[in-house]
Amino acid sequence: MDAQPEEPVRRRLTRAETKARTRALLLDAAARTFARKGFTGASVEEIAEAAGFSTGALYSNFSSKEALFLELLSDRRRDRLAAAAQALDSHGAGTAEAVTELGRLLVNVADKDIEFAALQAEFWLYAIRNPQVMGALADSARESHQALEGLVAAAMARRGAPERVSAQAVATVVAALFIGLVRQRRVDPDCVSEELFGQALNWLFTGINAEDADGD
Amino acid sequence: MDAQPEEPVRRRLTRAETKARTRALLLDAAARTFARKGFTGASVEEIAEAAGFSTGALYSNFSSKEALFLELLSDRRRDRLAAAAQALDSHGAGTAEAVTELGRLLVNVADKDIEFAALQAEFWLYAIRNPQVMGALADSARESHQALEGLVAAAMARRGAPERVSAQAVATVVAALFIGLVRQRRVDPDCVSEELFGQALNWLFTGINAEDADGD
DNA sequence: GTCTATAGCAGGATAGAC
DNA sequence: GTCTATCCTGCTATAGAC
Repeated sequence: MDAQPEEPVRRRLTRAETKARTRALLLDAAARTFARKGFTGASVEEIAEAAGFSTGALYSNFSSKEALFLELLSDRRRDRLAAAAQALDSHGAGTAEAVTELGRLLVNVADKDIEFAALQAEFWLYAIRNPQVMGALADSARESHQALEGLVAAAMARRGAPERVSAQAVATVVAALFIGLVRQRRVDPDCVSEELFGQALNWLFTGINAEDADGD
Repeated sequence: MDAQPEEPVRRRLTRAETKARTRALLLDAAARTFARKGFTGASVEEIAEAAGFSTGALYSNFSSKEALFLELLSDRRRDRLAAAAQALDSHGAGTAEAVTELGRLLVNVADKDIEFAALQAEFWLYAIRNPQVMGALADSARESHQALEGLVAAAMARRGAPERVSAQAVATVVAALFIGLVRQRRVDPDCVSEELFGQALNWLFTGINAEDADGD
């Protein structure tokens, strides 16, 4: 017989799919927990419980707490900035006022994922303390950076920025602004209004355009 | 007799001074250790040993690990940025090319104190996870911010920036740039050249000056 | 005021049942 | 593949000697 009553053919989840789902749930819970308690402060039991499993199940899916953390770091789905940027990019970034749009996009990212900044800070601290994983962080950063660079290049083109100014350098500056303003906004929201980021971007891009006249 | 051989009057350190010195040594060791291992990852024994004392001595000077950490946060001597800014400020910031000077100053701070960024990140993470200490972090940030604002105002005046642009807002943007670039430089030094900070500041201040023509 | 010793507890990781 | 129970280590904080 082809069809066995004991094992229905239309079963939705294979064993592998169940395991994959467990892994995904554990990764989600880990992201939340690491963001809230930090790598050292978060316990594996806490993470497992947040996902609805036991520590045994966690260790059956990840070899150690560190392995779980590093998988999060390499997991590109975590990077909302890159995802949002790509979405906006393929959506036609140059149609609206590009710089304003870029500012809005990044503010949205900051507001939507309240744990994003904390988790990034954890990754950064972990990487500077464990040089062997710095490469992984650099790879992850490069992904976001390239997505951002696309947006920046579009904004520069629309504004008619001088060609010799590298979009790569400007993207780095924009990323720095983003990181720094998000961080300060958490400490003192009054100092960092919602519009400040867009305003800073406008100053920046205006200054870049004025490079034409400058010597070097 | 005035002078007692058993207890020389020209003794350098009183008991209070000895204790103050112990406290200072413990605070220094704590700053290094927290920067290298994080608040949760650093053990009090580790800190005490780094200072050349025992855990008992540490607890005789600070009521808990957290109290030690918070004292570091409030300790204004820790803030090299504010100190350097004040030094430069009273030294005459407006004499040289102000923006370039500002860029050099901040790069120096980043290079001189390699642990500065890590410790600041620890403070930030601790504050967002323990709202009751966010006020202390905000106070500390305000100190640096005001020192920076003085420098920024001087640079703006020298460049003839429009009066209606607030030095406070610009100082926030400059601080964000600083934080963000220092952070990225640790991950990928090739992306963040030494000159990039100065260049970004030049773009920024040039763009601000062009505000005159702008609508809003 | 500092040291040694230790109480008391929590967390990472594992073993074996199911 | 997941759960329960547990080992072992390492940590914070304290007590008492000097």
